[in-house]
Amino acid sequence: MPKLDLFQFTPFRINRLAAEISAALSSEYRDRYGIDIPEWRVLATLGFRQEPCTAQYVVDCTRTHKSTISRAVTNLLRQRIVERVENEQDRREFALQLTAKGTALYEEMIPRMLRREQDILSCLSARDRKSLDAMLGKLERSLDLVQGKIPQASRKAGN
Amino acid sequence: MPKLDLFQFTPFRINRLAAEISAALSSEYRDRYGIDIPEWRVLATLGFRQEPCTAQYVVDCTRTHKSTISRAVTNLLRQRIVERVENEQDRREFALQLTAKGTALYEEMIPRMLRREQDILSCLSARDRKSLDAMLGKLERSLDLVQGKIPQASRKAGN
DNA sequence: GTGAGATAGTTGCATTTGAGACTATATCAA
DNA sequence: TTGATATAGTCTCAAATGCAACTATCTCAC
Repeated sequence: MPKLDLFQFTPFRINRLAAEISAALSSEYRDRYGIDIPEWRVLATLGFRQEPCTAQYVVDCTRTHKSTISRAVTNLLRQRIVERVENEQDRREFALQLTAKGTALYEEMIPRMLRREQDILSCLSARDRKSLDAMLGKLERSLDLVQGKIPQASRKAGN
Repeated sequence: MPKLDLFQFTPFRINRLAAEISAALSSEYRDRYGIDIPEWRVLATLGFRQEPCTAQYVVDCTRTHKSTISRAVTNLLRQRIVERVENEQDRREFALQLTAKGTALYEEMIPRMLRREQDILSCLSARDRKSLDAMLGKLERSLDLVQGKIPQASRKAGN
């Protein structure tokens, strides 16, 4: 009889690990800043990419459902963390960018988030990290999760 | 100004990867067998561990919330995939095990699931897989996700 | 024994989420 | 132009989920 040990089943292990890491990280932005996961993803996308970009671009980058991103953007607008301007060339879309408040929040959060990442990875040697990075890269490419697939939203949204 | 590239941020990468793998796998059991993720976890736990065990044991193994497991068990009972008997020694708990139907389902599903896993890992060499396995193991131990923490439910539930 | 605290499992409630319909706009071909 | 199709973003609805309260039972100290 064929058997499957969940503890050795890679999909399960990765899922469980992801959930645990998520929980460890989200306490940082949820408790301290009142930001939830979708909001954090929007913030991180806009903050990294200094140019304005569309909600659709965030959807493509983060692989998060568009209704989820839409709601996150609404919340961030209400909190004045993000602002948006209609694109004159294409009036279906809006160019999103961080406000001064949003930028300040981003700059305050990032070092904390990076520190948390380091805490989580602290059980791995430099060589291990390289190796993990390589494995993730291969899996991402194989599953079509690569950056190359992401449209250059800036060209449209930016000007 | 400190920046953080989501695409290089390990927690995000692992999360996105997990979501993608989950989606790829769940189509197998959801579309074909009408089983959802929590139900699959119960099924996999009971099928692997041939002895009866408690819902709490499944909770510990899978790190899934007990209300989620409770509902999954209810569904599996209704579908006659799982059966349970009250433990005479401790009448708070029930010993869960697969029915004949459940065992047949398990045996049909497992090879498919293993094949899916192999498909996903097919982008990795044997050496890569060992390496990935080692990385996951280190992270799991570091985050206290290790099997060692799982109680031997069989002693109580089994007899 | 008795009472305090722990544990297994269920359930109600509020939140989150994804699917998909919907509006408005853009593109492109005839 | 016009009509067909595609896309950005919002909204409604239903399903999934976690939390916390609850019941029933067990354990253990006194």
